[in-house]
Amino acid sequence: MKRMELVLKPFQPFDLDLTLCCGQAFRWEKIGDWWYGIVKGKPLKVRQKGNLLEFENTSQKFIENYFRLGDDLQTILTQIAKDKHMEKAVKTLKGLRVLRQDPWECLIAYICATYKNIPAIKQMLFNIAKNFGEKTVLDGYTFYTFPTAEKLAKANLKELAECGLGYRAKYVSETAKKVANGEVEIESLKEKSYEKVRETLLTLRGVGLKVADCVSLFALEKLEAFPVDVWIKRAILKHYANHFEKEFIGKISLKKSLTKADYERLSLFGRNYFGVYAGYAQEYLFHFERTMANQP
DNA sequence: GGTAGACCTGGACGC
DNA sequence: GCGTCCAGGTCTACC
Repeated sequence: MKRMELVLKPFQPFDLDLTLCCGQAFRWEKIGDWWYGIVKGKPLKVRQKGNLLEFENTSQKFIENYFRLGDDLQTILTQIAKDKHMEKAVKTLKGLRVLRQDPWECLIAYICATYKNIPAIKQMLFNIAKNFGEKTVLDGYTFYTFPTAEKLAKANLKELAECGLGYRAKYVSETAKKVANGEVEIESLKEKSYEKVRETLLTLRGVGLKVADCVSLFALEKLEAFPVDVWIKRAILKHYANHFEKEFIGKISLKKSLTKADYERLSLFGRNYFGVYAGYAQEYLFHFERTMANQP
């Protein structure tokens, strides 16, 4: 297997560990200093040494595309660092990039992610791949491809539930059927507007505003999407409460889940405040809140 | 249009 | 060992 390398330019900040650890993708695994992943049915590995990216079993084109190395991160970070808090997050997490994931796998991953923590999400996706995907081997390690929509559409609910999906099994099944029969053409959504993408994704069962925004951002090129989850809500309550009236802040801080109107209000704030790269701002806020918020 | 409550399941935590 | 709580929300019934 041929090892290839890519030298990152000085104006091309990238942090592989941060990018793969920040919770946007669930099927990467670090073994030694290599990250192993399986994307679009092909296993690959990648590692970073300073400004050098080494990779095997894939092409430079794939690496540049998947890790969005073409994004002008310097400019993006300058644009989203609108305040002291974001300046700190940007400085701490510089190099974190939004991935360009496979839309189908991303959609199912985020349907599964509802009301679950990250280790449980990883376990569910592993089970789905193991039970319905194809086995493949790289460096002696076994990996499983993510099953196609056609394959999952044929699975019965019991088989899906046995993957640990619980009530999500029916959502995955119905979504797989709609994608498999062409009712929803997930790949072609990349060409549509953010509003149209959202509207289409929301027709799928198990897809609410948050899941639609995650898929829009992580797989469908909508960098303006600003998903609001519990971590973003916490970050807003702590650092951006002054952008809302007290009654609204009091209301959402008391309640566990957001109403659609509450969600839209917070998400719209993110898009208006951070601009066209609100999705990047969301990732920096999210990861900073999860990992750094309680540190001095 | 808004709200409350249910929802699978597994891990963390306190006792 | 057992009970309780919580987790990257969404759906449904009801008002």
